[in-house]
Amino acid sequence: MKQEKLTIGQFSELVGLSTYTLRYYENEHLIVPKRDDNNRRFYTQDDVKWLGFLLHLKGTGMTMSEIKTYVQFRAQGDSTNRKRQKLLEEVKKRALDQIAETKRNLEVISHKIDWYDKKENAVIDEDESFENYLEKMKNNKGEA
Amino acid sequence: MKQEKLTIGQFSELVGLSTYTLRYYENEHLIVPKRDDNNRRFYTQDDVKWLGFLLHLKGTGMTMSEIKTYVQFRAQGDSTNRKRQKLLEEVKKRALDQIAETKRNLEVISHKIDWYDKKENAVIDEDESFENYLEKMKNNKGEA
DNA sequence: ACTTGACTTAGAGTTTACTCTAAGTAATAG
DNA sequence: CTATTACTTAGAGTAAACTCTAAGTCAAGT
Repeated sequence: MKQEKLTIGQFSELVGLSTYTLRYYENEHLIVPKRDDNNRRFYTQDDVKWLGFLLHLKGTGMTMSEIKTYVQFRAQGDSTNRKRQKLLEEVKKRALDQIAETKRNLEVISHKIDWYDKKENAVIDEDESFENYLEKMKNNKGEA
Repeated sequence: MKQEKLTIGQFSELVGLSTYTLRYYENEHLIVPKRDDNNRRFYTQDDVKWLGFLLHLKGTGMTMSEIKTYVQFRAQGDSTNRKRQKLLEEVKKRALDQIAETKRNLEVISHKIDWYDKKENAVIDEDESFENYLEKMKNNKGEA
């Protein structure tokens, strides 16, 4: 049931990007489909795979500009494998750092959520400031 | 050593936001410092605390607009505690979902990084496609 | 014939969150 | 006296990543 060639409309549906965006990406050389006899774009299974990967790249916070760099390396063949790997490693590191930071921020937010609960139920003193509460919680790490 | 009142310049230094940004935030009612006799802004320890928390909110992906909503609730006093809590819970959920998705994307990227390694060292066949390799890895989850 | 979907170039519009400039005023420190 | 720092309004500029419109062409399907 998998078709060899997809029109831009079909491909758009399949991958969840508008035709506008696909042409925009093409302008940016991120994905360049072949053309048929009437100059119409057609997308192949390779394009499906590549776009899937591209979305994974985007999903880790890689910018268009970085993806362009990756695409350029790709066009230069296997000799750029190390460069591509390095680029991905940087992106991975950045994403992990970003996750770690978000988690640190989430900890504070989570404590604030708890704090609202405790205020609600008068578990903590009416005058207890969140900052004070937060300090206590940080010191209590790992305990009951 | 902690000063009671900070000028916008001192506060800017302390919190790492430009004076432009601070005035912009003030315009948006995100943080509204008091004024001295000469109509100059001064920031107190409370402002320092609030901005710290605001940055935690930002750091979990909360938009300006959502923070505005939170600020409005805050201005209405304790009666809005539940609303604020709910808002934070939504933000938390979204952030955790976002982290989970990024991690899924990172898995693919990590496999690609490994794949470059193995290509480099001829551990996998020259003609092995990444998609194929990725499938294998996914099926091997949990195994050696 | 007509609708549909594709094509082109070129450029305008959108969103978020700043970032900066202009132009003029005012208080404080050296 | 002058440099620094702050104040105001109003609006322009920036960056990223789209998103859409205009205006006209073209080929295939019903």
